[in-house]
Amino acid sequence: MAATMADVARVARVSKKTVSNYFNGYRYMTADTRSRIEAAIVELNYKLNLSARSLSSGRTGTIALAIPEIAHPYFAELAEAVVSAAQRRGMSVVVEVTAGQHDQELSVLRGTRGRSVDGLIAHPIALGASDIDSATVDIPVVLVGDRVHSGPFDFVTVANEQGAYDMTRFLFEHGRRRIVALGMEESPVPTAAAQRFDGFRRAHHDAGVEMVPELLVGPIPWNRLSGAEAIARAIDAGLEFDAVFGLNDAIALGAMAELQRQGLTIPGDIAVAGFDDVEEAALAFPPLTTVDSGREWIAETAVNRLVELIEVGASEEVPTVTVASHSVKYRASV
Amino acid sequence: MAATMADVARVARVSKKTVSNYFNGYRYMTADTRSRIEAAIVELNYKLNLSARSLSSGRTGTIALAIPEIAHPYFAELAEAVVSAAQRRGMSVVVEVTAGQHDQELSVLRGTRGRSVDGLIAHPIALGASDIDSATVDIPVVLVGDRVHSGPFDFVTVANEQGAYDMTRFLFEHGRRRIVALGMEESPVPTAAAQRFDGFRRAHHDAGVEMVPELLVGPIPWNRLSGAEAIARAIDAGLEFDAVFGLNDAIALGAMAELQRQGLTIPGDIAVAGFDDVEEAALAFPPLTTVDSGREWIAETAVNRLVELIEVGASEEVPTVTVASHSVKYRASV
DNA sequence: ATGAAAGCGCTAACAC
DNA sequence: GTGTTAGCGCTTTCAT
Repeated sequence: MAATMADVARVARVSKKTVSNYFNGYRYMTADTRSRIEAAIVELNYKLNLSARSLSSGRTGTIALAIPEIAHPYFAELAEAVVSAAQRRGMSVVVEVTAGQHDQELSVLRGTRGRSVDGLIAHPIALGASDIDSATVDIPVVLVGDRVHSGPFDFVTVANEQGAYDMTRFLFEHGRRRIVALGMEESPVPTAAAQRFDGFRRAHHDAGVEMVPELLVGPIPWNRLSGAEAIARAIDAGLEFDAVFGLNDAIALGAMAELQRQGLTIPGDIAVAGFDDVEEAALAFPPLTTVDSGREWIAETAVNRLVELIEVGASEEVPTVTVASHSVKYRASV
Repeated sequence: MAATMADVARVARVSKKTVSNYFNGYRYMTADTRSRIEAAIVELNYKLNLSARSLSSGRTGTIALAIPEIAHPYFAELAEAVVSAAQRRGMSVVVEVTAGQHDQELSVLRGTRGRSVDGLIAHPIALGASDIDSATVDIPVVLVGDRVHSGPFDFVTVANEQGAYDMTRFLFEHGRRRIVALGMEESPVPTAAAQRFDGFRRAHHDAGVEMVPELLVGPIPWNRLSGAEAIARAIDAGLEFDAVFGLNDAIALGAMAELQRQGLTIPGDIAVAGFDDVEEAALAFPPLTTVDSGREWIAETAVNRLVELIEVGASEEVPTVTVASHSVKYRASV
């Protein structure tokens, strides 16, 4: 039978309350009391029963992270950052995989799934603004990701438009003028692809550079293979270009590999740039110039904000929308 | 104030016990009772309090997964598989990141960290057999990974030696004789690198093919960049070879990219093979021949075994050691 | 600075 | 099939 707090109290010759104080960081306690408690804990190999604590306190010390998948560099790195940030605040993270399914994302937001947790960080990709408006959940929620929703939740998002703008200008500054945009999408819905493409377009406009329609490639899946295939098609079609901007790193990496396969040098013949700064970008050859979209910062901000909401209780304030700071990571591919 | 089970019982005009039965899938219940309960649940927007259930039942419905990192293709895919398998069994997963640190891996095994969970799946990489022997934990544990330990825990492991053996033979069958082994390590400790190299060596022996010492490269970090660098050095050194066996996919992928950069064709000039079958292997160009090390199967087996241990209670039986089935995924790189 | 007692909301015997 | 009762192990007033 596992020891209970009452056992510890008995062995330490104090009351249960004092032992509870010990575990909750109560400051005023004689050194003697403290050490008797510690001795008792060791002697009995006592472990706090967190279910009981949760029942009693109404807190679980756990938050949920709902993402479409784990085995995708961006989400894996995001998850890692969230887990670290949560760990620093003394919280555990249960990971829920939604597979990007509308119904699963919705049920997570509705709290139908998942264990009892104190709060939720979700990265929806299939939910429309109306779904989010309609979602009612009884715990604090912070949304993370690409789209800006108008819903009732706090939001921490990527500077898609500005990041793409900065990168495009950066390419201009390096003398590039005919840039292939790989993975673009024109859509009224502010998807990441649409927002990034908006930035690309605005940079052209501001710099007075014409966009070449043939060089605008998309929509295509945002993975390495389609990046490689798309750039191969561009070459086959005899298009002339001096740079490739992959709207995420996977596309850029795939394109870069294909360009090299075809005997082109980077950045000698063609400059290549990506977006996200996944870990592999820095390890590629040549290291990929990309936009650091602030994954770490997003994770940390989302966790901090969530903990704040949990601690003060969901306030009536208008939800905050935070845009992560971003930066161009200049590496040898440009 | 959130509704409790007593409220539901009152509204449905039944006892608490009956409502509890409803939530626990008790089969014998009149349709009328059932529907009254369901109506009450909806009316009150009632949610089961999992903390209370845990306290009362001694079960949390959650397992912990302790891995060195999430943002690594292999672990990300493993984590995803574990989460899916657990989901299928109605369990949630809290992910603990140990950073491959000895003390963190130990504290996870000792239950010092982490929330209260029903069981633990851990993939230690820094722990020796003695650490594992000494670890005592009060919940069921299933260990997963590369090394075979003698500890008191169940183990689900990768067929490192046999997988490497099969792949090496496969390369022989395709006429390759001078195979670069990238990432090998000779070590008394049965690390993945050592085990895979053992298989490589045994295949040579069985086939009566001499191993060429210059072609045995390692230890090197198991990532893409070091794969690329290592094969570049081999070429610079003027070594002759007709195949490259990267002891994991990252190395193989890096090497493959570098070979192509240098103008070699794959598999025309050089065959390339990897190990692990991470998702990207199939998406590479050309698609990478690799050993499917059974990640999905490992995850599923570990979860099933853990749930079994949780349900029957840690039995006194000798811990089982299970080796995942593996297979050579034949793709265009050979 | 420490103690006593009353729940938190559920499950599990056992009765009916 | 359904109801009664007694905890599970903690936190939290309220005393002292």
